[in-house]
Amino acid sequence: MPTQRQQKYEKRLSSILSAASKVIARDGFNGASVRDVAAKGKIGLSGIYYYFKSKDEMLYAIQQHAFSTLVRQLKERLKDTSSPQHRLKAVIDNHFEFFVDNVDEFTVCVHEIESLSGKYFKDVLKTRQEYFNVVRGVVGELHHGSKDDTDLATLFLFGSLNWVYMWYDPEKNADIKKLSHQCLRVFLDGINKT
Amino acid sequence: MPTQRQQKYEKRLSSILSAASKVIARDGFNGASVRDVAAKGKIGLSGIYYYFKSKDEMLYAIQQHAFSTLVRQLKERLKDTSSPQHRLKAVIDNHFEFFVDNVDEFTVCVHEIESLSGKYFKDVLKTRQEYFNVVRGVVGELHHGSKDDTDLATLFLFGSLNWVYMWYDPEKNADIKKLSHQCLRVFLDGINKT
Amino acid sequence: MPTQRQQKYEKRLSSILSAASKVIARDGFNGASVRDVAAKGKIGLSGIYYYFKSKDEMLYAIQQHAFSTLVRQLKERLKDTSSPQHRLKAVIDNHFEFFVDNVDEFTVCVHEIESLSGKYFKDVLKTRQEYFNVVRGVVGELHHGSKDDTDLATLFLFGSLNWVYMWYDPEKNADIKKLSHQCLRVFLDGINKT
Amino acid sequence: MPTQRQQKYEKRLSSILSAASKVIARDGFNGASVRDVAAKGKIGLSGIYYYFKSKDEMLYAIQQHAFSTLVRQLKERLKDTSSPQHRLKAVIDNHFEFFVDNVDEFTVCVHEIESLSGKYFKDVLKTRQEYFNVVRGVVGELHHGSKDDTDLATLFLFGSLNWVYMWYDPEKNADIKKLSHQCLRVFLDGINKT
DNA sequence: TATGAATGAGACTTCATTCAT
DNA sequence: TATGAATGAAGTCTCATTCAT
Repeated sequence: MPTQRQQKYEKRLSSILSAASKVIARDGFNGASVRDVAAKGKIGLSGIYYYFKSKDEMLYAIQQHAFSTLVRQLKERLKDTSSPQHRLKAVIDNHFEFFVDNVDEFTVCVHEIESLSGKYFKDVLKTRQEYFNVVRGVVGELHHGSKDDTDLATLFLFGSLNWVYMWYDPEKNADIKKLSHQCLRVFLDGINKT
Repeated sequence: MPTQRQQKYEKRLSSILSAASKVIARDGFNGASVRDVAAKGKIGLSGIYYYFKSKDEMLYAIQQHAFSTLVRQLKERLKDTSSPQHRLKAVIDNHFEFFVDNVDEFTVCVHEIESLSGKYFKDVLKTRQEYFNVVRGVVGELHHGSKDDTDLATLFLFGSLNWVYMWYDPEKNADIKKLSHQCLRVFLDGINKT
Repeated sequence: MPTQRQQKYEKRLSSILSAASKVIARDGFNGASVRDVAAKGKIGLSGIYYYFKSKDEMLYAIQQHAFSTLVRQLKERLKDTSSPQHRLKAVIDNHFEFFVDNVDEFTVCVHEIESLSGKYFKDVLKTRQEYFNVVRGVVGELHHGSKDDTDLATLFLFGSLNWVYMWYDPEKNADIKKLSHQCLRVFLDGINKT
Repeated sequence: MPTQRQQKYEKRLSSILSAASKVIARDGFNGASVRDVAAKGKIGLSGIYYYFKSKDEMLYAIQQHAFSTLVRQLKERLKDTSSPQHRLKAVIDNHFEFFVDNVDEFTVCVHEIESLSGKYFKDVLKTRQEYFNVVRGVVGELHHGSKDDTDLATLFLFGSLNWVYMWYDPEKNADIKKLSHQCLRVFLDGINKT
């Protein structure tokens, strides 16, 4: 049972993380200043350092949280889905829905993967690899071909899924389901006319 | 006929651009310092400013040159290709081959699109849009569906093509033709069995 | 008769002072952070401020306590000693023994004299001067020469005595009595052969 | 033959070092800010970093230069002096004269020995040890006793010599020769009457 | 054509200290 | 008696850029 103090702490921390995601998504990790994050998070510059040891640790927290959520939710979805096609649909839906619900965190995850280093990088890498493996498993259920070819197919899928943050426009692409659906169509059947 | 002086100038300039691409690809635009570029390009720090008005202009030069080349070469390839399938193959081959031959420039183009602003950004944007339109045209020749759906299919294709810089490993993916071929397969026929 | 509460207070206070001495001796007064002291003293950062108004006051407490002890113990020793040579021996023994028993406090006293200012500095200065005067008196009993020369001799003696914290090695100089004895020899008879 | 540019560079550098010595002697290494040094040296804050990689390197430059000078000048003096007593006098004169001519550098050397670390510390240590060995040699010519006892006598001498920065008053101790002479008296013959 | 010297702005981070609890 | 949370000031250092040469 979390104390009131702990609850307040968690709230503040996640509000800072949210501010950080917004600023980093907009300016890039190197372009974002801790000052800006602090301002957006309504906390003093030095107050940030009560919650994080360093700017790097902040980025780490954002990425690790996002990727964990992504993989956890995907596993949940796959649990009750058996048809390979529906399983691929689950992968795509899950990815795009996470994106739409967490545009900033998603952007930070995709665009700032290499901004981490050392232990932070390795830690996140592990989670990312877990995510990759789950998705690759689903692709493998559908895809004929060598192990290498399936790997490639999975990477192409990830490209399509991740690149979304570069062009997505909430007004133009309001219907996220349509977006998911089209992606599924392309990867299931290709774009060749009949 | 370029004078000897002009030739020397061009050589130096492109050697600096090459150094800049390398450094920016590695450290990101914000993370790369003009000092590092100067060192890598074997020129004094202030020497850089004889060739470029600013760091931004340097990035602009890299991107504009790369995208122009990309689109020019694609048009060249498409000129003599009429089958829609072969035309899509030309798109994919062209993109991946440019990537392999210019890993650093490619990386800078894909990863630092938003690092430019103002006139520089708009200028590059125009070239990028030209490239997009050509590719979209090719996709449209193959793809059934609404205009919006074809746009989406094109964006998914670009995702797969651009994302390559994140995972490409010259040893593991030595055979670039295989890579192109697999991509074509996925986008033509999908990954669904049978 | 001190209450239990008072006793507990005193204990905690002196434990903090001991931690502070250790940290300040190691890192210097400016280099030592209150945070480090708190950690070493097993108390929360803000807990420190229940016992001290400021970091300066902490340093003051260490120095004042050390110098008072030094002078008090010296006076005690001199009370029953009348031969000038034995009195000088008492001075040297007292100084070195205090050092060995309180390496950190001693180091802080010698190295951070100038880190205090204002009232704190003046207060400690008074005690230091008292100590100096007592020692100068003993030197004067032995030393021929003008008042100025005796002052100088005393300062040279203090140099030898204080400098010990820079080179003392508990393993190499285990026999503190030998150390005292040699110092006495040098200052009584010099190092000239015959 | 140094170019004009080199000469100007050297001049500026040594003017900065002089400013740094002054500020560090006054405030301690940790207490001195690079800003203060820059102001005193009439250069912009960031200009300092054209001459030094770091604050540490600045301290290193001061210490290494001072100790090298000290040992070089001592060797020079000893070259033409053969009587052990005169050689000790040379040691003391040399040390005190260097002090009077370079109060700030001397203070920084004595008080901030431990402020260096790593390679910088080791480098200076080597020079300090060379100095110690030369002095120890001179003491050994005069002193009866075991190797350890001679070491101790040398350390006591260094204490007296180094401590001078704590009490020296240019007005009160105007006659530096007298100061040297008294020190020699004490260490040659001791302070015992008769 | 290129460099050495310098700068002002701003980066991340740590500090001593406070205050409500 | 002690702590968790926060702050403003200040610290060291790096940056893109300039200008005389």
